[in-house]
Amino acid sequence: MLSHKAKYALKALLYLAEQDENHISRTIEIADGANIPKKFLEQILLDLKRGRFVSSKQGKFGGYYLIKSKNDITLAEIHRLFDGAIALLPCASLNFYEPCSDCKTESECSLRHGLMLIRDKTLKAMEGITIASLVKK
Amino acid sequence: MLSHKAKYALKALLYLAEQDENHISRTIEIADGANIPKKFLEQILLDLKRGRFVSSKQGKFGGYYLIKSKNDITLAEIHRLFDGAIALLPCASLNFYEPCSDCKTESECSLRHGLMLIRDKTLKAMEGITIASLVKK
DNA sequence: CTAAAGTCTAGTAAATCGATAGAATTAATT
DNA sequence: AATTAATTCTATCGATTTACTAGACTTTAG
Repeated sequence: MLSHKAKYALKALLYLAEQDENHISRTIEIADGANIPKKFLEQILLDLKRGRFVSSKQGKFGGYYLIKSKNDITLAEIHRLFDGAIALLPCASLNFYEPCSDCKTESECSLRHGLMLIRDKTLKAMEGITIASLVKK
Repeated sequence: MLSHKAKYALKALLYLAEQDENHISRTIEIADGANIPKKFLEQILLDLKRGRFVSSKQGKFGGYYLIKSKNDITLAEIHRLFDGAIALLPCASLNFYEPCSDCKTESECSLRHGLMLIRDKTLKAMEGITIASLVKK
């Protein structure tokens, strides 16, 4: 399941993607538009900024705007940024790999192979969902 | 990601599936064999019993055994029993459906459709992973 | 200078997770 | 009937995570 953070991030990106080119959106505007608690959204937007999905303009008349094409922002990326690994166990993860602590035969747990199959299919599916694909419903 | 409970459940089922027909396994035997904390495993085995995957014999010389074919126990079922919904949001879930609280247009959030596509693919993949498929590595 | 915006650092209440403890129950053997 | 060895049930616990909230600070336009 997605965390609220990841869900809100997707909704915020969706909101930004729906705005006119060159429009700058204030946090409160996004919060109201996408029904997200404002102070919580502030943190999320900062995370999205650190992840290079959006950028911001400070000071009066400042706000946020997309810096990555809505066609290039995938569900997989947002999941990884906010909720971490896509695989079901760390030992089956590409980006968050860690060996199992409870597997006797080191580096080869009984579940790993099967879970890597799942990861591949889920990842492929999640890379197919972009902000653009969500906008045009 | 899978919880430890779900991971341990899979390992315990795997252990049971590898035993001879009619063999009854004590908790401590499974715990040692699959490297699972014994008291924690007790709870997990009770959950698996309530889920009709295993049954037990009480008293001396008691223990646990599979009552469902290892070909019919899927990763999807175990995920649902221990970790709940497979979908990324409740509004996209088949078995754990709940409407979004933060979506203005009731029953139709912007993410739902895309997340249902993911759910379908992930579910299909997870239904393809059985205990039997994990045993023969 | 001031208003209005983003930025940063804490804190917090509630829930969840990963166990552990111990008493109760059941069943086979002596 | 007593003993032993197993499951079953209920409760608790510490640590972590989650979903926020608060407030001070910084930046910028006018």
